[in-house]
This record gives sequence, C-alpha cells and structure tokens, in this order.
Amino acid sequence: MLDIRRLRTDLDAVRASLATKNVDPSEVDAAVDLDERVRSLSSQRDELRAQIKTLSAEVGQARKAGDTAAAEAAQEKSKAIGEQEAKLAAETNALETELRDRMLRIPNTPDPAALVGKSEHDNQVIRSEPLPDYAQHQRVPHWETGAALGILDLERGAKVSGSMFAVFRGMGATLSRALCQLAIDRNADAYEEIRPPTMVRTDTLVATGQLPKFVDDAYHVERDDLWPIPTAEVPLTSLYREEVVAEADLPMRLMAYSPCYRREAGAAGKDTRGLLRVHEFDKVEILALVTADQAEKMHQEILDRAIGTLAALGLPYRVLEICTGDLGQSHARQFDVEIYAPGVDRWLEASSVSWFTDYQARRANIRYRSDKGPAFVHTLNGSALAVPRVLAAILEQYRNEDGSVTVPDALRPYTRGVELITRR
RNA sequence: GGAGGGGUGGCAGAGCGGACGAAUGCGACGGUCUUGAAAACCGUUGAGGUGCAAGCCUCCGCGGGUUCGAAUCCCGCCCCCUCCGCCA
Repeated sequence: MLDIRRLRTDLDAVRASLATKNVDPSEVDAAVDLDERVRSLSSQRDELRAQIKTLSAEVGQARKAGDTAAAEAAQEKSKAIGEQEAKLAAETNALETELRDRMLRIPNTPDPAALVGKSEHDNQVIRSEPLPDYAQHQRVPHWETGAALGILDLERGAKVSGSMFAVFRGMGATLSRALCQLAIDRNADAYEEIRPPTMVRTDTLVATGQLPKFVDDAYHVERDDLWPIPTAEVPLTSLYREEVVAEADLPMRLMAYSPCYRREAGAAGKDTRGLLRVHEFDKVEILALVTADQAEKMHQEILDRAIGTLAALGLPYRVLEICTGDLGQSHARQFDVEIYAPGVDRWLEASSVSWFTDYQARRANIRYRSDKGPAFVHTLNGSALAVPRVLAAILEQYRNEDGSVTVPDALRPYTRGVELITRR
C-alpha cells in the first residue's frame, strides 16, 4: 500500500511514476477524491463525538450532585446528537472501506533508479556470459530425456492431478530434493531456516499483495477459507505482521523451503510442455526485513546469492533488470536471473529478486522501533532456487551422448554417491 | 469435535458501567550520585488519524448491539491455554 499522504502532497509525481508502470491515473484520482470525502466526514463525526462525550460527563456530574433534571436534559441532548453521529459514522465507514480497497489495488511506485520501459520487451540484460558451444546431444528437451531415463513422469502427473503437474521418480525425485538441500545449505550461513505453513489466511495473502487484485492466480480451499501459498514469501513476510521489531534485529534474514502452488490462470497454452510451467513446485526462498537505508545493499546481496547457487551448478545465467512496465504490483525494483536451457534453446526465469520498499510492510503493518518512533520496514526477497526450471536446465545441459545425465558436482553430496543418471 | 478458562501498552499484569488511554512491576530513555560502571533515587516513556497549532477523535483480539456514557454488560466470530475425544 502506498502512503496516502504521498497522494495528498505529491500527487503529480505519484501519477507520473505509476504511469511508467502503465497504471491508469484515474485509479489514483479516485483514491484522492475518496480520501478527501473521508476526511471531511470523519472530522464532522468526531466533532459530534466530542459533544457526546462532554454531555455524558455532565450526566455523571449531575447525577452525583443529585440534579436529576439537569442529568435528564443532558441525556436527551446527547441522544439526539447520537442519532446524527450514527448516520455520519455509517457513511464514513462505507467510504473508508472503499478507500482501503482502492489503495490495496494501487501498485507500488517504481524506485527512481528502476529501468523505465513499457513491457517485458524493454527489460535489459545487465550481466551475461558468452554461451558455450553446445553439442547436438545437449539439444534435447528435458521432457524427452526425463521420460527416457524414467525420472520424470508427466503422463502420470496428469492422471493423478491434471496437466501441468509433474511426478519425479527415482533419481528425478532425489535430484529435486538435492537442489533444495543445496540451496538451503548455501544460505544457512546468514539466513534462518523456517518451515512455514503452506496454507494461509486471506489476510496473509493481502499483506504481500496477491490479494485482492490477483485472486484468479491463487488456489483457494473454500471450506476452510485457506489459500495454498504461491511462494514462501507469503508466510515469511507475514511472520512479523502487526509487529514492531527492534532496530537491532535488522536486517533480518529468513529463508524457507516450501512447495508453491500457482493456478497459472491466463497462462493457458503458454510453456505448457515439460517443467517450464507447473501448478506445483518446490522452491527455496530467501527474504529480508531491513531499514530503508539497508535496502539497496540487501537487494544486491540477495541477487548475488541467487546467482551464486546457479553458478555453483554450472548453469549459464544472465541477469535482467525488469523495466517499470513489467514490474509486479508490489515491486519497486526487480532483477530476474535467467538460466540457459540448450534443449529448448531458451532462457528460463530461475529467480526473481525483488525490492518492495515499504509497500508490503504497510499492508502487513510491520514496523521497527527507530530513533524517530516506529517506521515501516522494507521487504526484499528472491528465489534461492526454484526446482523445475533448474532441473530442466540440468537435464539438458548435463545430457551425455548416450542419453545419460551427469550429476553436477555441487549436488553429489546429496545423491548418495550417484554421479551419473542412466536408464534403470 | 465437546467442556471449561482466557485474549489489556515493548513484556508481565490490575481494572469488570461515569474524568480509564488505562494502576503496578519489568524493560527502555534522560538525570542525580560516581574517576568510570553497577546499585540507589528522581523524571520521561503506547499506537494511529486529523489539524498551522491548541486541541479533537479512534484503538483494551475482531465485528455488531445495549446505554446519555462501554476495557467493563449482551450477541456472533477469530485466536490461545487446560481437560476429554480423534489422529500422523
């Protein structure tokens, strides 16, 4: 959520900033208009409340003094004002609810340093290495190799749960688990490992920005009104919801392995083959709560860590700065790390490293005690490792001429000595 | 799922219809004393909204109700604890 005061005092700047995110300025104007009406109404309401309080005190005094007539007179007067107050209060409440809903739907403003652009086509590669020469045997899509080796069973995944659900088996399952283990171990030096719940309340999903605007992207267990998480970012951020943390605890670094559930509504038909886009996948997420001053440095730190794990796996990567037009709702600045998958000849988004300024913290009401009183924290996060796409890239990059797949060195501590995956 | 108890400031905890935004303790901050520190003593110390300000308003889990007036009474919901049931 944006600070409404920015809309009051700096409206043009906010409109201009959001325009780079392709936000219709009328969304902002509607909020400003509502805000003005809310303030006008609530001050009238407060005026009446003050009168009621004064009169009520008089009733008490009069009663004590035994002046029944005066007490009753004050009561009558107060009652009459109370009726007006009730009307105004109801009106104010309705408008406040509407304003909050609007504010929850207005995206975060991009950081001034963010790359300006209209759409994903304007994203810029800010770091890359030359690709090696790939042999013909590496130009095989992972779903073919996975099926041939018996480690990826998409047909049975579809039978059990529908399309875009994968079954890993044998070394496929082992590899999937090994990747998570590697990502956790690489970050355990600084990040506290959390095993969060993977179904959350509505408020939790509102805090990070998935609701109310993106309901269609989330699964919902209606009977219990719980939502399977799309990323561990969701429960990790809400861990400190409605809390005031000590400044000394910042930066606070957290990480979690979790399954992630995404409906992928609107992505029908896109990247549906193999592991490129699935409804359920495993991911290790790293996240930080920081002060505004610490944010930029932390953004770099998380990016470095995301890159570090992919590099350790020997996967060619590049870093993209996401332009304003492609930035997510809660995002102020974002870098994506992509890995190259030779079999499908594509760059795959493997990690998204994001800075939300205080946008999520306002929604979640996460503050820290600073010298100048409580202040909102900044939140940042990034995928340390998301399994399916990394696994896909490995199955392609590490494929040998005979169709076997070599286990990357970094994973060998986790594969019980298996260095080569062959057909069973 | 059933029965009972409970949710109050950073924490602990009192208040159970009338000046309560809330006793007290701890913590934190400032001061006195001290070469310095500790102890002791004195003082300050919740958050949010609105307003140039004085001030005014809101918040005692959440929502509704009763009342001139609610932290206090009533109803619904959520959460926590204890016991029972069920269960990995």
